[in-house]
Amino acid sequence: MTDTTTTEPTDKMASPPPGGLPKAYRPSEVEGAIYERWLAADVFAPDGAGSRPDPDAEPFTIIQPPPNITGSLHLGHAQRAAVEDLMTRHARMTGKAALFLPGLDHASIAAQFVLDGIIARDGESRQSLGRERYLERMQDFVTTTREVIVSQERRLGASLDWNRLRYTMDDVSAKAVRVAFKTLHERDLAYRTEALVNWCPGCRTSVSDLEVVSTPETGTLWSIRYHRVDDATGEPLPDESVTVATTRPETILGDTAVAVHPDDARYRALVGRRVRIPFVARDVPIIADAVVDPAFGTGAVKITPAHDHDDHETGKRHGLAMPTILDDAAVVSGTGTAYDGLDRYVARTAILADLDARGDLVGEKPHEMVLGRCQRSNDVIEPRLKTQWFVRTEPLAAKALEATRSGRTRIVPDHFEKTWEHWLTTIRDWNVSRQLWWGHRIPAWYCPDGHVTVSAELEGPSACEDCGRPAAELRQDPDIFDTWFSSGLWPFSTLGWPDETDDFRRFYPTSVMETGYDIIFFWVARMMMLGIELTGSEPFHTITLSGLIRDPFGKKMSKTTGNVVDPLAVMEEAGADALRFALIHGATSGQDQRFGPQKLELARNFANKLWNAARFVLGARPTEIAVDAARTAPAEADLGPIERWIRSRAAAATAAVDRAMADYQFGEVTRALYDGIWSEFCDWGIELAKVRLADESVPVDQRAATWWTLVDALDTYLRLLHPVMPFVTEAIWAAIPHRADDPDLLMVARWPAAAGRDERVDAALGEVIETIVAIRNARAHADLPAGAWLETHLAMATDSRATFEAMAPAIGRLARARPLVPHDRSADLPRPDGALEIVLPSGSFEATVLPPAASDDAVDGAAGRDRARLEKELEEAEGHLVAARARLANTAFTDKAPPAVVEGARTRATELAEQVARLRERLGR
RNA sequence: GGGCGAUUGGCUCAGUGGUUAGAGCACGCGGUUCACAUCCGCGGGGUCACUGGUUCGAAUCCAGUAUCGCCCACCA
Repeated sequence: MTDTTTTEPTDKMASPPPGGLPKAYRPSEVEGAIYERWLAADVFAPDGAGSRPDPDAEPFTIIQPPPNITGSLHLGHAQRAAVEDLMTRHARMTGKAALFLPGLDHASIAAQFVLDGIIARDGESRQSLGRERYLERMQDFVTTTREVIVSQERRLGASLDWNRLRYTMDDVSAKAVRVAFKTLHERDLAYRTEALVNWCPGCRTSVSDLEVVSTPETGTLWSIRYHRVDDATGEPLPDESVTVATTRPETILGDTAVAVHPDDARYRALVGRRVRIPFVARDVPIIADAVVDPAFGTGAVKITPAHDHDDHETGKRHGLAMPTILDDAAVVSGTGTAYDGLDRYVARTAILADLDARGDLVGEKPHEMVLGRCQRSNDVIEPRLKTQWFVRTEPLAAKALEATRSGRTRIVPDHFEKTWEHWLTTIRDWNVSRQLWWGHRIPAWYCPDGHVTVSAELEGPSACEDCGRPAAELRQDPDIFDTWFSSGLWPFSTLGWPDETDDFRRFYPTSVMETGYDIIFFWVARMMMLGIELTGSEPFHTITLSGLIRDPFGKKMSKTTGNVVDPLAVMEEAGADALRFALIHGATSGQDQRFGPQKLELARNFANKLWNAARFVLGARPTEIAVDAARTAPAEADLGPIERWIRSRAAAATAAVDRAMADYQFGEVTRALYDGIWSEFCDWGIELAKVRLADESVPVDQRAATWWTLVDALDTYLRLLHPVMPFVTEAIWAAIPHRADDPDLLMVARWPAAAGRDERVDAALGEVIETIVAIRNARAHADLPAGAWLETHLAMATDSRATFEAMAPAIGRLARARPLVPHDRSADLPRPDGALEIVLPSGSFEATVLPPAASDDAVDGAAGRDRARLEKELEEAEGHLVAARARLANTAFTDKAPPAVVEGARTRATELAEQVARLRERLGR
C-alpha cells in the first residue's frame, strides 16, 4: 500500500526543506534517517563533538539496566529505554553533561537455560559438549543476540553513548568482579563454608533465596512409625514406637534424630532413648527441642539435617551427623540401600510401599504446604549441604538502609521504602557460588593443604598465600558467580572501577537508577550494598521504580501465554515516537499498566496532530516574511490578546512539564503536553490565529507578529516534547526557523524557560472561549445547520470591550456568527421570536443568536429546543446556587476557611445568582 | 502468617483537603471551512467499593470492612 503522490526519498525527509514538511506523517520514514544524523553529529556522548553541555555543568548519569543477552527486547525493555531516554534528553537540553551508558548482561543462569534448550534440539546437552565447547557455543549465541538488542535500542531512539557500551562479561567487568570479591574477602564480608543451599536438580546448581519461588501446593502428610531400640540389647522393640509425620518420606534415609518438644508429656519419658531408622539400620536419638510444635502432626519430628533448613539448625544444636542422600540430579545415592540410583520421587513411592508392607505406614492425609521451586526451571528445590561462597549481608544491608533512611538515596514512589526496609532487615547471607559454566569464575584457589587464596590477578595467584605452594599445585574453584554479583557492581564497573578513571571521577555516583520494581531486591539492593561498601558512596541519589507492562486484560506478558508484544512490530506500525509516548503516557510510577492498541493509537494520532499543526504553521507564513527569514522576536506592541494568550499557554505548559519532571511524574509530562498541544495550541491557538493571518486588514507587522508567535509556541512545544517523541520533533524542528544561537539539532537545543505567562490574558481569553463554546452548544441543541452563518448579538461588560474589539473576527468565525454585533448591556440585545439565548456564569458576555428565516423547515422547533436547554441550565445553576449560599451561611466556614477561599465562594455565589436571574428573565419567569 | 498496592463514567486511567471530579477510547447527534477524517463541533454518561471518624470543607487524611492483585515467609 503505497501512496506515490506524497512519497519522497527518505534522505530528504531527514532534512526537509525550510517552510515545508511532507503532507502525510509517515513515522517509519521520518524516523529512518534521524538516528543516523544524531550519530553523525556525535551528540550522544556528554563529551561528543556536537554536545553542548554548559561549561560548568553538573553531570547527569543514568546507567542503563543491562538487558539480558538472551534474546530480543520486549515491551518492558522499551519502557526502560523510553523513560531513561526521556530523563537523559531532558537533562541534556537543560545543559547538563548527560551520560546514558548502554550495556548488556551475560545473564549466566538465564542464558544457560536458553542455550540448553537450543542445543537440546540438536540432541546435545551441557554434559555432552563439555565445558569448553559449551562456552564456545555460548559465545556464538550471544554474538548474534547482542546485535539484535543494540539495533532495537537504536530503533527506539535511545540516546545511549555507544562508545561507552559495556558488557558484564567484558575485561573491565571481569576485573571489577575479581577486585570486588577479593576486597570483600579481605574484609571478612565473603566467606566459604559448608551450608545448606537451595539446590535446583534441573539446573544442577545452587540458587539464591530470591530465586526460589514459594509455591502453594497440596501434598500429603504421611505418618510413619519408627521403632524404639532396647537400650541394653540394641535390638528393636516391636511394641514400642514413635510415629513421626513427614511430607518427604524419602528423606528418612538421611534421618539422624527424632525431635519432640521438651514440655510434651507424651514423649518426656522417651527423650534420650533411641529409635531405628528403617532401611538404613541406623539407630538415632530422640531429642528434645523447642522448635517442635507439639500440636502439629504427631508432635514428633524426624530430623534430616542435610536436607531441610529447620532440621539443619536442629542438627547443629544437637551435634547430629548430617548424611547427604541425594546427588546433583536429586537421585538417591550413597545410602547403601536398594533405593540408591532412584530419582527422589521414585524412591519416595518405593519407600512408602515398603513401609506399608512392614506395617509402619500408619496414616496419610492431604496437606496444604508451600514448595520452593526454581525460578528458572520450575523444579522443586532440594536443600542440600554444600561448601560454597557466601557474602555476609548484614553489615552491607545496614549501610544500604542508612542511605535511604538518611535520604541520601531516595526511592520513587516512596512506598517502596517499606518493602526495601523489610527485605534488608530480614536478609540472609547471599550464596554467590553457582555450579554453572557461563559466568565469572570465582577467583579462589585451593591448595592441597586446604588453604584458600583469593586473587584479583587475571592469571591468578603465583603461590598459596598460606604455605607458599606454587601455583601449579593450586586448584581454582570450578564454580562461577551468581550473575547478580557482576550486575551488583554495574554502576561503577561500567565507569572503570576499580581504576580511578576520568569517567569514574566525573560520573560517579550516578544520578538516577530507573528500573522495574520486580528486581528491587535482585539488583537495586545489591548495587546499593556493594556500591556503598566498595566505593564509599551510594551509587545513585534517586531510585525510580516503574510498574510492569501487562496485556490489555491485565495479564503478565509471557511467551508461554502467547500475549507478548514485539516492540519492533509496534514501531513498524505506529512509530517509535508513538510507542514511547504510549508507554510513558499510560504509566504512574510503580503502578503496572495495561498496554493495548488504543493507547498506541492515541499516541500515533497525537504525533500526526503535531505534524499537521506544524504543517499549518509553516504554510501560514505571511508572504511578507521570507522563506529563510531569521527568527525574530515579535515586538510587544504588535501582540494582541490572541498572541499573548498563545505565548502564555506555552509558558504554562513549560511550567507544568518542569514540575512533573522534577517529581519524576512522567505520565504527567505527557498529559500536560497532550492537553497543551492539542486542546490549547491546536484547538484554540491556531484557530484564533488563523483569523488574524487571513485578515488583510490587519497591519503587516501585526500579522507577522502573529505568525512569529505561532512559530515561537511551536518551537517551545517541540522542545518540551522532544524527550518523549524525539524523532517527529526533530524532523519538524528542522523545518522551522531557528534562533541565531540554536544548534542544528533539536536534541542539543536548550530547554525552554517558562516565560511569558499572563494570567490576565488567560482569564480574558478563557471567557471568550467559554462564550464561543456556549454559542456552539446552543446552536447544536437547537439543531440549526452547523454551517450556517447567523446574526449574533453580544453584550459585554465594559472592561471586556477591548478584548472583544481585538477578537471580534475570531469570535465571529469560530462561532459562525455573522454579522456579530456588540452591545453594552444585556438589555440592549435584540430578542426576536426564536432567538437563541446565551447566558454565561461569568457574566462578561451574554448573547443572542438570531434564527435563520422562519420559513426554513430545518429550524422548525429550534426555539422550543432552546427553551429546554435554558430550563436545564437554570435548574443546574439553581442547584449550585443553593449549595453555594448554604456554604456561605455556615459561620464555621466563613470563620475558619482561608480568606481567599471564602472570597472565591462569595464571587461564585454572586455569579450564580446573576446567572439564575438572567436565565429566569430570559425564560420569562 | 506478615507487608504493600488497587478499587473513580461501559473500558483503560489521571486526579492526595478548597468552587461545578477530568482525559482517551467507546457511545449519540452534526460536519467535504484551503493543517489534520490518524480530523472538527456538540452532547449523554460517575452518590469516586463500603462503614465510621477527623475537618468549616474529604475521591483526597485516619480507622475498620469487602473484593482483586502483588511481594515476603524454613512448621515437619
